[in-house]
Amino acid sequence: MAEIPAANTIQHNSFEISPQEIRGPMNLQETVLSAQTSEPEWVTEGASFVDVEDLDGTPVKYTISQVGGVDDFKLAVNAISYAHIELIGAGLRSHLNRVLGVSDDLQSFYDKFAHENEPLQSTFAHLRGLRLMRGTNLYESLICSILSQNNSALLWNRTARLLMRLYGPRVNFPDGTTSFLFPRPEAMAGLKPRELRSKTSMGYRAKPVVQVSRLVAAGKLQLDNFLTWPYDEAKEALIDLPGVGPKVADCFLLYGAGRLEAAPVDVWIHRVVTKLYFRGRKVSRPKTARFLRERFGEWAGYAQLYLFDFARRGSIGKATKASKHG
DNA sequence: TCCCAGGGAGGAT
DNA sequence: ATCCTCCATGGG
Repeated sequence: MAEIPAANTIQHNSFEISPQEIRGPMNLQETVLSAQTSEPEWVTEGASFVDVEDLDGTPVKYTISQVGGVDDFKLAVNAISYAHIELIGAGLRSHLNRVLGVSDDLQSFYDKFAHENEPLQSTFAHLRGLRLMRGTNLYESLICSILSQNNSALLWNRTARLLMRLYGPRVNFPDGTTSFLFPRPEAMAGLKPRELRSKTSMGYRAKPVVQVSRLVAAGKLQLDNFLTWPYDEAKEALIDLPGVGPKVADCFLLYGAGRLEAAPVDVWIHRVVTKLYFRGRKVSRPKTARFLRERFGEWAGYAQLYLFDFARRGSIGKATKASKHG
């Protein structure tokens, strides 16, 4: 029987993040809901978002919402934890700063590509304040990136949540709620792919998921290497992993490891880049990736993020049978 | 029933 | 290098 804490032990820890702490505009809704991250999307609760994190061994559940506009705002954070605010406040702040990319100098990004012959600038007005979300756990990011291949965001998010509930550490909060963190690699390494497949509907991705988990659990794959290795070297090593190709590798590097020079090329990016930058001429995916990195450099990841949203909004549209057959 | 989903692996050309 | 085809599973 779990202990029910007395109500007066509940710690409601509120604080704000001010515009002075953020470089340039911020649009929290666009940022969270742009279907980017390599980890399950935050839960929407009214105008707020809810997330659960393990901060150095201390589980914290928090809500975050934006008050005000894109340029004149504050971010309101309310944390629930058994730990006192003095213990987790600073950790949660730095966590959010990293996850939300508050130190990315968005205005300089806009200024740098504001010229007339740059198609990307047409997205800046509408997407102003859209920031690139980083993952919080390299293993989780890599597994989720593998789950996302040839899958919909809806389905891989559902599968990831299921993995958490089935194999992840259970954490309790003083408000009486329970959550599950993402499984540790050791918990996944012992599974049989067929068993995993039947329980989570992840299909053929179960095999590489288990294989990668075993490598991490055995210490044969050090994921923090990808934070510092040169881009080309990191990508090569990732592609050697089962279930990891060029797109998943770049996804992990960008969203998981926060490598802004990575630009994942999926069907949507391939379409939009082909149309906007190559006049519809056939260009391979590897060439598309190289093009993005050469044109946008340290902002390649951001360019990809803005182009992705632009494409998904219907400005480009799906390939139809008519267009496929000429 | 069909096509598609933020692709990857293995093979043939 | 570039182009097939198959791969599990669920949604529209």
